[in-house]
Amino acid sequence: MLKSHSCGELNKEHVGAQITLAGWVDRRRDHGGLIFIDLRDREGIVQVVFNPGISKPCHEIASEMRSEYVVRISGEVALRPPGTENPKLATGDIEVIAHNTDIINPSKTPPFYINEDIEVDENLRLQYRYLDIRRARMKENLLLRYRVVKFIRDFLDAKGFIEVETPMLIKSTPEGARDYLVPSRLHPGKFYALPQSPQQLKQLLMVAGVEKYFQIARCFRDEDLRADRQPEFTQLDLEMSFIEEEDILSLLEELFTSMVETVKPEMRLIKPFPRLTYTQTMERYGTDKPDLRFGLEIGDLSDITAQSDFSVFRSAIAGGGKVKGICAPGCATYTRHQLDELNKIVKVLGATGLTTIALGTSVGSLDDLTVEMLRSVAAKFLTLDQIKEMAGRLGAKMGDLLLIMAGKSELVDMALDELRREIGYRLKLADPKMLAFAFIWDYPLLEMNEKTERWEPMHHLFTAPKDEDVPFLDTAPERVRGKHYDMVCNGYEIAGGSIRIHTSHLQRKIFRLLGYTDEEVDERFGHLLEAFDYGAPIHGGVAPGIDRIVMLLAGEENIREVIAFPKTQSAVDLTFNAPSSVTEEQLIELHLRLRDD
RNA sequence: GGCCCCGUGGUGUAGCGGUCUAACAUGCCACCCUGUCACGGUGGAGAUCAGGGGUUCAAAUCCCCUCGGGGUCGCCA
Repeated sequence: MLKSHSCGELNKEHVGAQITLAGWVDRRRDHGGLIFIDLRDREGIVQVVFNPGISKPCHEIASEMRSEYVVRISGEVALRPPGTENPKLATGDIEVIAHNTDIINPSKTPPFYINEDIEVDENLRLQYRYLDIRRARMKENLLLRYRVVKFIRDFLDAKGFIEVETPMLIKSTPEGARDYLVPSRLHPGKFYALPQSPQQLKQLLMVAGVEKYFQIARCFRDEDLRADRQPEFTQLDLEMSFIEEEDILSLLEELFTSMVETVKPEMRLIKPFPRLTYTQTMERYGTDKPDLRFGLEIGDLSDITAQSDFSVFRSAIAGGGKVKGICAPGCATYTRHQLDELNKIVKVLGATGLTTIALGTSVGSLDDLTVEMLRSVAAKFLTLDQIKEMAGRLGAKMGDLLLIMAGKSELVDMALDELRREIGYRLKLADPKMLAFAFIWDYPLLEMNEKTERWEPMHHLFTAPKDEDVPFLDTAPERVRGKHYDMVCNGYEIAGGSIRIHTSHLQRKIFRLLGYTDEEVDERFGHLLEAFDYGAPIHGGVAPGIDRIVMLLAGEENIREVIAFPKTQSAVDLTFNAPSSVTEEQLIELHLRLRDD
């Protein structure tokens, strides 16, 4: 090693030691006589003193040093002179007196600050990601990510799981997300696909008798990007044999509880994790990934408003829709401008508008509410009793603001979910130190695709139906619930899993229900179905998204901040400028010709 | 594919029809400085205001298009 210690580890115990350090110049303070260098490596920062009275050559070299120069320094660890200690620095009691030094490599002036935590244009950060990762924020995020993955490996190892790698070059399956394709050189006109997840592979490992499998698995989906979605992302892929839903849920709860308590002890959890059925969460929050850090639950007002004189409400219900609302506590004083902002939020989602009812501006009992205290365009169409009943159902008090949506059920739910999160954010109800994990289960197995008028799996093709619902597969498929569960946290879907189908006849039955021909099934899933005929155990699993978990633990709002080399929203890697053109020779080898369009 | 937001010295921001020959902070360069730690002091260099077109007597500022970035709907079994 070219260094004997790391900068950050030095303390009073090292006083008197002769050491060698190597790292980057974080800052230089040149006093003409004395020069101070803050030397940085991965572990931290230490002050080095260049005193011409101790070494003239060292002092001359130090005067050439600039930010981000890579330097090596040999010298002695010394206590700082009394009064010059720096309590802001972990190594602030000591300093290194340089006896020998050399510049290993100079550096151009960096395009942005390495030593300051200020916002920098993300394009620049990504283009110079290797400099960005030198900065504290990315360094800490990557360290946290490593600790999370390390914790997972240790935890599952102790539980008897083994990690098995599965191929990255597999077979394209048109269902689900769009595949990333890899052309085959040896097989003209044929393609591999990168895995969307190792789903079928891990099921085959269960048939193979592995019993407890996991993998920190890279997954690829060629879909549009979001703050929480990258084209390649990392899942903890996990599968177990001879289990039921409860086994996975309790394993997840123990894993994530102990993980947070180990890697982020300052964050708070709700224990045990709440469990909501799909129906419950949709009714109460309008989404299957609710932020449970705060209440503001949705109330269904359809029965109250069905007979009202307000045509917006009446016609929505007559058209098969719903009238639902939430209460924004203390927001009765919202200005026209603030109400417009809320209106805009729902309009962007495609809703025609939002009905607001401000319940007075003073504190007091709802019983004292009078028509004069109301502020709402809908007030003249509604009776005072109707408004009181609505307010009561939404848990409103005087001084609150009712936000009411009318229309198609899905749109109403989506808009109220959005409004709920907006109000939660504005009123600072979402504690940033809280991780509100929860399980959502009892999902419908299937949903009807309105366009194609075909049943589609809500989760995926291999989810087992609840035993008691199996008879409905033939008579009322919409009533069949799947053995599927999601884990959510703070409004994000963190994991999805299920107990799988483990017999070929039930799996074939599902395929038929989804409209596949026998030929299609054999071509695409023959390998899996045949495997089921060789003694497949009851099995199931789950796949938590590592990027999202680390994002939440790090307090970040997008997963690019916890990925070393992420892609932009247009799926471009700015560090390498990928994707890029390839040579004609490469195309010829792959039997490809580019289309003009 | 739709909608919304952003683009000003290296970096971060201000300026939002004329006083902009573009301001401030920091960084950079030079000189001074032996106890600083976001060192300090003096001086200096550094910007086709993303690109193109238009409106106007006059555009960083208003309008249109393009490019790039971000957020989101659709999409993501």
